[in-house]
Amino acid sequence: MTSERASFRTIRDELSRRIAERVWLPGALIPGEEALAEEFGAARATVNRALQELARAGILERKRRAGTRVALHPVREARFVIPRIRQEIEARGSEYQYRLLSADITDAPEVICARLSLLSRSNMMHVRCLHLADRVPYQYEDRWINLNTVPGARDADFATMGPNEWLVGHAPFSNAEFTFMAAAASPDEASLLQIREGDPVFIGERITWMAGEPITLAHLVHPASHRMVTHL
Amino acid sequence: MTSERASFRTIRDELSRRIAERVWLPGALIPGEEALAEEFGAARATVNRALQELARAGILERKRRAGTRVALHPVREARFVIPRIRQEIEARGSEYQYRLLSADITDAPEVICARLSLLSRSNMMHVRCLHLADRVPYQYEDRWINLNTVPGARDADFATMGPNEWLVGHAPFSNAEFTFMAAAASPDEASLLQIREGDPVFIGERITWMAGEPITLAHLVHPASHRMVTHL
DNA sequence: TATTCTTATATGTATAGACATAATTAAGCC
DNA sequence: GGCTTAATTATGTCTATACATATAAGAATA
Repeated sequence: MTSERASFRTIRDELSRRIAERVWLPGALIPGEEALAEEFGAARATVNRALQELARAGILERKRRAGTRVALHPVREARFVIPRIRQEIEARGSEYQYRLLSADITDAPEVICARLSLLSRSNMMHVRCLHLADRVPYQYEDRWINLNTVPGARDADFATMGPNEWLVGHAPFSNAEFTFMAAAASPDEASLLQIREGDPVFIGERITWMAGEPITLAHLVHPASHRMVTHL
Repeated sequence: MTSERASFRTIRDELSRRIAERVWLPGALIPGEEALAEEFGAARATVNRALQELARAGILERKRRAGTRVALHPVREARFVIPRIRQEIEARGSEYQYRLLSADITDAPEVICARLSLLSRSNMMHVRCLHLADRVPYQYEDRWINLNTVPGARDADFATMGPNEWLVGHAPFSNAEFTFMAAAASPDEASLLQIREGDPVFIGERITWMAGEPITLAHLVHPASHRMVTHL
């Protein structure tokens, strides 16, 4: 049929085409690996790789013994890169600037502990800072760092380096939760971002863990002009 | 060393651990597949699979002949599921309701054509509708559908089914671009979402293409209470 | 009928061996 | 030196084979 030489890419794309063009309808059972291998003149392992990729992409659903079927509710996923603010700004050709507002070791308030699922009021590093692009406020960062899991943060110098940049080099994470939302700027946020109180802001919140232990909570506030773009 | 039986999972996790625990530092060259295969008592193909997964996750960077090294700037990516609004609302145990506001066939304004990279003012279907959760406005949708690429939309009945639901079943897409931002509610948006004009809203914009041809532009407006959450 | 056990089967994974491909390094040449 | 070309090498992919594992479906049982 397909006169191309067998390759998992060729096979993957051809199967993908059949699904997109509705040759195989959602929910339908598609031929088994053995049959496809014969059709494409390839080894079963090659077909398997193609099928696994499509399954990972959410286009197919596979179950042992039951076979492979076209996903009924194709849960399409998109990826977005976790921004590293300096690179993000410099990649646009803008000048990056960083300004530390405060850095204190203190007991975290209830709200913060609750967000991090911490029972006791742990000792934490609280950092507030501002990131600017071409001398214009780009992001206000309000961050809590768990000193129990990242004791090194106690002696870190956040005057020259943002907490994110420091953490990337000193505290890897295994899990993260991202929340995005819109809100009205508080008086503090407004004055820092040079906007008016009540103006809309784009907020990203990020919590990271290492092996179940919370590392940090970052509350990142952007002016409404901010765009978060991603492709599929 | 690791007394476990070889498996690409075991190997992947062990390598991942070495990177997380900084046994191998960012930028460092790690042993070749052959060497790792010997260390783990596995075949090279098995090690290859483990390494490829880590490379796909952005933890490793691989180059032919040059070898594999720990990513210097681990471009961590997070995935988010492209929400299907009915399922999203019903999954929370809320009642989903849909209300069509308007559906017209018209020439798209310049702004819309520009967003879709269309030169001429194409004939388009313009649909405006509202999605409610437990009788409270959840999302206002303002959508343009390219009738040149999806002629079937001309006869679709958007009174009972939202355009997204219809498109999922009738127009697959190969590419998509997502933009998220915060903005102030326009008078129209405010009255539809039952909020005040100027209140912050969370906006998602989605453009989809099939084989290079633009299919649709969706402008989705949520009240500020909306949260977009994703995990890594 | 309902429950448990058995079996058949499609996918999941591992392996050794082979060849393909990209990219670095070294050799040859002007 | 600076250029082109060839050799080297680590990763990329394919194959044939084998065995593992989940599970649907049928058989046996209560």
